[in-house]
Amino acid sequence: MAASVAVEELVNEALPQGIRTRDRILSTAARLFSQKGYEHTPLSHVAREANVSKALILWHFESKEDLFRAALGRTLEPYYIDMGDIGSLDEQNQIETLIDSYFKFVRENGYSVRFIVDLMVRESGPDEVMSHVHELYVVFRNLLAEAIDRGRLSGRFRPDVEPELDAALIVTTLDGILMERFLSEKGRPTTAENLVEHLKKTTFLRMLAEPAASKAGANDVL
Amino acid sequence: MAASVAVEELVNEALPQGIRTRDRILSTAARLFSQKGYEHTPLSHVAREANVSKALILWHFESKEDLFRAALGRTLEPYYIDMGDIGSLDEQNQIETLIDSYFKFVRENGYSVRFIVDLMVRESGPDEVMSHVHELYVVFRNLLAEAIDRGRLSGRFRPDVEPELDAALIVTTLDGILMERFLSEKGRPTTAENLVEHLKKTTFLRMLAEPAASKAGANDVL
DNA sequence: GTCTATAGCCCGATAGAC
DNA sequence: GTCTATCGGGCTATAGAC
Repeated sequence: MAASVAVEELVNEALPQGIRTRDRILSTAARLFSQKGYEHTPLSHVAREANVSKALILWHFESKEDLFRAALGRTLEPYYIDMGDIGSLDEQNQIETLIDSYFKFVRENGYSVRFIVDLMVRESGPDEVMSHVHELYVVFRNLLAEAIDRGRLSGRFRPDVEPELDAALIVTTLDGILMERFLSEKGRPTTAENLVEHLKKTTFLRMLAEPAASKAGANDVL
Repeated sequence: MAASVAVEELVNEALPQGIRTRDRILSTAARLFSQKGYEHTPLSHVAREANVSKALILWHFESKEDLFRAALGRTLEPYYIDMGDIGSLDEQNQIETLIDSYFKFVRENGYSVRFIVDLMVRESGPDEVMSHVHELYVVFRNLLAEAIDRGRLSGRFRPDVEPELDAALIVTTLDGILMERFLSEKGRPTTAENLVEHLKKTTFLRMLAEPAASKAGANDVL
């Protein structure tokens, strides 16, 4: 689950003209579909923004839907989880790192995340894409669950944490925070950040084991 | 914020033909828009399902968008919060009741909830409707926050709970559970229920004050 | 590979008879 | 109020020149 994308951007000048044009069409389509949705993005619009004719698009791609699937593939390219050297952290920091990287990803990929959520809600995405998204979801949840379980076994977390359920609830809350961004008024910029911090705080308030020799009420104060 | 809908269904046979037809168009449109979305529901389809001609729809409603707004109004009718005699419960039960009623509502209004979420994600809903939804959201969050604050003041909850933030986080998690229903595989029927129960359990595990005379580690066991 | 031109379809909306 | 018939526009997709 380490970094595995990138590359490819730097070798463009070595590619034949046809491929470059195809590529420009693809990224233009990905951007426009993400911004305005499939229905509201006629081929003529993609053609204009990519500086090609409609007909050329349909020479490269069999149909508008074919272009759509190809663009979706491109949209999903950055969806990987970069965990770097997570192993060197204690369990609490592992979990915080996971939460932060989820949130960072959502923040930095607003358009395509909105695109994917739209497809989920309408159940209209190609199966391959939806199962890709679902797989990422499961991988992330399992990373969380494993970190929680390690914390439980090492005694840093309470013995009654339930790794699977707790991980699922954290992911679900993160999804809710993601949705919050779609509902909130425009004038409230940082609510999502506040919620993420509060999620972390309350999660550990509940999961961390009490210091062995503590007295009752030891954490009554903030 | 009490019950105020119903009625109206039983008096249909007393209405003139034109109104009944208009009504049939409206409910048919509401159903189809919810199921397949605005773009994928041509007037011809609504006409066929409602057993009228396209032209008749456009005699009753100025345009397709006008029909859409009217149908949205109908969709939103059941969106109210029925809190009945919540005052007679203790704070924990008040919160559980609020959570349950939120979840019960989304479970029973799948189509229209999906419809509204779709509009939110695409930011394409009429402003009036979106602000109506937002208002309900705020009302619900405030009910939660007030219950939490009462629990804090009465000493049943820990003194360091943060009513606004905790309420916002609970609502957000409920939104995430709602989204979960759109992503989950078909074969996993009750995950949402499990998550709601786990949300309640962990929320109170964290918010409830320890019994005054407890010793350290009193809740180490399940 | 890339273009212009256009065929062919579907949709929302209008006209007008009943 | 309800219908049939049709218009005008925008869209995907194809044909064919370069």
